[in-house]
Amino acid sequence: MNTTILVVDDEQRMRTLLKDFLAQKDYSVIEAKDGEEALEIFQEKQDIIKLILLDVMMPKLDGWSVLRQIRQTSKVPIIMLTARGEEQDELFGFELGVDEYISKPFSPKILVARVEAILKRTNPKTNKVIEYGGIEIDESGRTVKVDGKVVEMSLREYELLKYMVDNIGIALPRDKILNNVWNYDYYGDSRTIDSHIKKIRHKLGKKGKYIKTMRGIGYKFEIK
Amino acid sequence: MNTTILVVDDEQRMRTLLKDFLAQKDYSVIEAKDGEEALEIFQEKQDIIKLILLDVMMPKLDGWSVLRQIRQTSKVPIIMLTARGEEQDELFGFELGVDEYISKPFSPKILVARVEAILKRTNPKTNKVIEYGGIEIDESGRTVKVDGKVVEMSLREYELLKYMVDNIGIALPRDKILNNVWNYDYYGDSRTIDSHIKKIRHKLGKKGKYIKTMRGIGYKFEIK
DNA sequence: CTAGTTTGTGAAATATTTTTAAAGTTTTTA
DNA sequence: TAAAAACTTTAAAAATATTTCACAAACTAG
Repeated sequence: MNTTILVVDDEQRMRTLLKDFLAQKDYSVIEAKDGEEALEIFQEKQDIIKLILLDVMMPKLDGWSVLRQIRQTSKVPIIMLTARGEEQDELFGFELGVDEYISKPFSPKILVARVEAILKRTNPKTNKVIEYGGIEIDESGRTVKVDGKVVEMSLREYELLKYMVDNIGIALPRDKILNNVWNYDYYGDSRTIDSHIKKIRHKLGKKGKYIKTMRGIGYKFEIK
Repeated sequence: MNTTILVVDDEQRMRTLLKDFLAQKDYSVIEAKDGEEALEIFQEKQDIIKLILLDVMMPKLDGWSVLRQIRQTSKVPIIMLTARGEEQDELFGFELGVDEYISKPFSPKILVARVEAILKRTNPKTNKVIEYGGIEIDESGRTVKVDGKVVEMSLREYELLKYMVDNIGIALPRDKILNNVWNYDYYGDSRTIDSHIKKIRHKLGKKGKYIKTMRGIGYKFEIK
């Protein structure tokens, strides 16, 4: 299946232009003619939309509002289409998670180049899988496999394991783990980490030994 | 140590401007006034340069040539500084691995925002290793290697060794060691240090002799 | 050279930390 | 809303680390 891009712009001409150029590179394009429609469509097709081209100036709901709403639930890459000379807005946008700006008028070739660059860096391979020593973590599916066999993990177990694997080779103090895997304001017994570690080790079977106990500190994930 | 950025531009004014803004965010800046100088400096300081801001239009060797040469040996992130209206060049640059374009004149705030965004996504983490005479201390992993072989150290042993190595060549009195490695309010026998020294020496094997006894004072770590 | 002082060493005594299992809680799900 | 699943807490057991001690060895000053 092709990569799908949502194009949001109030001008019919602009939408068609973008669609044509993207189609040449084999992208599927969905169009929305204003912010409201964009949100509706995104709601419905969140799973297949891999990137959004979003005009800033639109009737009903402008680009910034759409951006803000989408960012509450999704990290889909977004390229903003701006008129020249809107720099102060750019800064504002970066904080909200804009990936790129392209100012109108633009050359369609550049647009396509940037789209490809962004897709490349955000979707290195359709679904990212981390793998160390026979332990696979599929981020998009939130699943863990040990030697190819799926192992069920609860939320905390998954997040704790992933946090350790993301920081492979690094000794993680208990308080750091609490801050990163639990809410920063979690106020409870740090022994609770140990309980989860025990369960994860058990589920990993033999490979549970990759979780090293750092006595007096916390834990560390390490293949060896 | 701070993150170091190489700024390449032929205009003195521009270099100073960039330097000032980056310095505010605690980056160290190295300047180069043309492409040739840039390559020389990069050659020499490849290890510490974490990002390059590269002007396109320069005498002697322009930005594109510098980019191409650097890309043969390094993936360091590069931001190109272009004059407006050089769109066709942009396309060309993406293929060569340009990470970002910023067109002059730009708001310094945006520049800093982009620099931070790029560094964040390309340098997720770094781990520091101290090494003297075949003794390696990996701080992030809290591990010690002797001649490449991991040696298990307990908390106190690790911290005591690290304290001495951090103060290589300095004679450390017992009371200073207690204050720095033990809790400041430790109330116990200072002979405890001796016990740990003994164990560390033993674990370091032949290299245990790098821990010198300073009679009547304390201990000292020294390669010799 | 020798008495006095300081450091090295091994083992015992303490202390601390982690593991484990099981019992409460809370949250989610059907 | 009852049952199931997930999460947290607890407490005893196990593992490991730290401290102390007693004596031997090494060093230093006189």
